[in-house]
Amino acid sequence: MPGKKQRKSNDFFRKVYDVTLRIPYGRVTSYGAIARYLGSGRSARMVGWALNVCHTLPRFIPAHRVVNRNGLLTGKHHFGNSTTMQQLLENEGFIVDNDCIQNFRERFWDPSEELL
DNA sequence: ATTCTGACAGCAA
DNA sequence: TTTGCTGCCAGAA
Repeated sequence: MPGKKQRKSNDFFRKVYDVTLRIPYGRVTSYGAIARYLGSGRSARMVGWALNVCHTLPRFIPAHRVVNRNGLLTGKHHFGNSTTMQQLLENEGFIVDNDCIQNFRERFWDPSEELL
């Protein structure tokens, strides 16, 4: 079995991507919410780290649907242009003002609830 | 091996 | 209320 270097971290990262991919169109969630859903309630920073390298993946990850707990686009700087994240969100019907998602609470999607 | 940093969040003052 | 420190864990230097 080749590629035996798999680690748990891979699993963690994969879960992050998996959850992110399940965020419904037009909804957003937070780093902390994902972390909690994964069982590591206080490793929100790792979620961000995972998303930071998600662009290296062959698969598209809707990372723009993940913001911090205030609905602030803290990761916008990690998209090609600083405006890319906001544009992607506005393209989904979000109203972004001053890097903050309006009606964040209504648009918030908690992976723990996962009631589609 | 050790130290620093990072797309956060919670809590203390 | 705002500010600042701490916890978390994986990578890079």
